[in-house]
Amino acid sequence: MDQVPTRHKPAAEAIAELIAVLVAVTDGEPRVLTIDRARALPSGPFEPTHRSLQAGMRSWVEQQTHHPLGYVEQLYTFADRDRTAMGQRTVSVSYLGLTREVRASGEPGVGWQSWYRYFPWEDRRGPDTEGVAADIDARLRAWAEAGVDAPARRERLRRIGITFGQDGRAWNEELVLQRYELLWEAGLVPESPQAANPVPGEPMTHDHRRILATGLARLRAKIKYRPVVFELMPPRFTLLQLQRTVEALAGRLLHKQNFRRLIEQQDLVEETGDATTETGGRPAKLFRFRRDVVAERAVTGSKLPLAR
Amino acid sequence: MDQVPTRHKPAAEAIAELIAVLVAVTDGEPRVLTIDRARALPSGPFEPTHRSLQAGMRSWVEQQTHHPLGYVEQLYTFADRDRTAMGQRTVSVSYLGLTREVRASGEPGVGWQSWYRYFPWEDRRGPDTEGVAADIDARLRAWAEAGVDAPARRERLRRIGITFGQDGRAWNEELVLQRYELLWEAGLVPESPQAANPVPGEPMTHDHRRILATGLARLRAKIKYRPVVFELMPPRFTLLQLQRTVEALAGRLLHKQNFRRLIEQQDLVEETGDATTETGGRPAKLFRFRRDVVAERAVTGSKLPLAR
DNA sequence: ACATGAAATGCTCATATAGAGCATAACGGA
DNA sequence: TCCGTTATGCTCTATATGAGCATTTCATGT
Repeated sequence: MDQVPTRHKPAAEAIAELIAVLVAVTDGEPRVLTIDRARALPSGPFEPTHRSLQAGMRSWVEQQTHHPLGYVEQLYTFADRDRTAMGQRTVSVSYLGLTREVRASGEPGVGWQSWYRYFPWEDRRGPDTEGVAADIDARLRAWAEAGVDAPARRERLRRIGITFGQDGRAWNEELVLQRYELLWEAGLVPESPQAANPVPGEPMTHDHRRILATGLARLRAKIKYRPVVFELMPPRFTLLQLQRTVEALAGRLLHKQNFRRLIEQQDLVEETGDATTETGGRPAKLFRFRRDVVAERAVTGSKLPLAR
Repeated sequence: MDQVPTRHKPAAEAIAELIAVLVAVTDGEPRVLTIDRARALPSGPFEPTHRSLQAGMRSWVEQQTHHPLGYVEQLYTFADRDRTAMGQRTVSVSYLGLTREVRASGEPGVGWQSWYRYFPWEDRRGPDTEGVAADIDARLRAWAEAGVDAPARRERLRRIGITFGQDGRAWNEELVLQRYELLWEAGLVPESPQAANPVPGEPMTHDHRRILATGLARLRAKIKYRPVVFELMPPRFTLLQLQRTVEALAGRLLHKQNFRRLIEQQDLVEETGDATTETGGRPAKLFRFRRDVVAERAVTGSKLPLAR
């Protein structure tokens, strides 16, 4: 009767790998922790001694970089088709972690890199940054022109328009992965099969740049509805420092007064009572994050027109 | 120099398992597709023949339930500590899928179950449903009283208050997983180690009920910012039918007029021109989902005070 | 033909939120 | 003391959200 089993075949074996996207923001630059001289993300196999996937990931980061890590969440899991050892598949489980940068790891090949080193087109702060986009856009259009038929060409142009915010559409900073994938398909990144004359931006080992893109996308989306930025801040900070951090992550400039209003009305911070003159100009009040408030209300915007 | 390797130990082996949470809404009831006579979710090992994790999952669902599945997204990956064959770990990758229920699978043990069968306390539609909550609440409080010391007891009460919306706090339908975990810790579900006199709600094999809870939580959160409900709707539907579907998922009643306004202002639907009298009362216009619109704007609420 | 019950729709009002700027305050340094 | 710079306060407008009241339009029973 209930003989539909959960498994009926001899279980195939696989290798589970753990990969970490560790993020920090220092001097207004978003950074990612890398090994192998900026070519790879910390990673290693999931082993029987690991108590959990996350514990295993923490262990590898610790071992490879000696860097402490705080807030961590799971990112995505995928089976890399390119890495198929005979009969065995590699299943990669990636994690996103947020910390504050600690200098002096001393490990060879380990370091913090600006993530815009890998995705220059994702930095839209400053007015001149549109130049990068214009160049990429031109080359993407050339790729679109090369589509097999008219509908295919139209579809390509539509995707370019949406992901890169052309044709009157607004730039959406969350579409990091979609943009990377579009460039990959267009053969404009070195790791693409039909790569030729790639756009600026360094590649990474295996699919690590893709995983990094996934991490950025997740983080850019998350800062909008969860107070995770504070994981990247020192204990005390000014509102402008907080703003600069968000801007670094989002890759966009924010309206100062409205940003303050947003932060203050949410009651996420409280004044320490001190101020700092280190920022130049009028001294800025120092704030601290109110963890207690976050624990209280499980912040989730309703968005549904509830009855009663 | 760059000898920090991605892997330096002989890779440990693991078994990768795929699990599917398949959801449909029929007759105003949210349902989940089960095998093993409502005790388990469709699942099976990831095999070398599978082209990708998702493809493998689709293959298992097809094989075990013969049910077609449409929209699919990855849910979560975890290593079940309880299922450790010697030296081997099981890594489970779960997926959430949305479809419309198709009758007559004919497979023994396979069927659609209301998900409130497993989580009765999650259904807050209708005024009398508070009774279930009151009972659970009383027993949770008893558990809180049994805390080792005063701070522990206070902390337990605080968690109960937040997750179950007590003490003046609002009920947050997204906290499905937190509520389940709280009940688990309190020993109020059969699968808990120190289970005794569990609350209503059927358990499932292994950690499948936990995975189901993860799926519900994700779906309840997602319907608020992505138009995924339409994956559950027939090609043509009335606004009330749409509302009932959302209510089924959210487990809460919505304000009718405001719901319409919300849907209509978002331009996600268009009139078919027809109407139906089958609903009783004044005939309702029939609508269809505008997939084209969704493709156009990669809907993501801004929430950041952008400059310019 | 007419009264009723059940929905479907239309609209209004008060209260938040979000987008853009103008104006003022408070320091360090020229 | 004047200036450049950054911090803060406030205002105004446009939109979105929460709650209801009022009409319309069918099917049915009398």
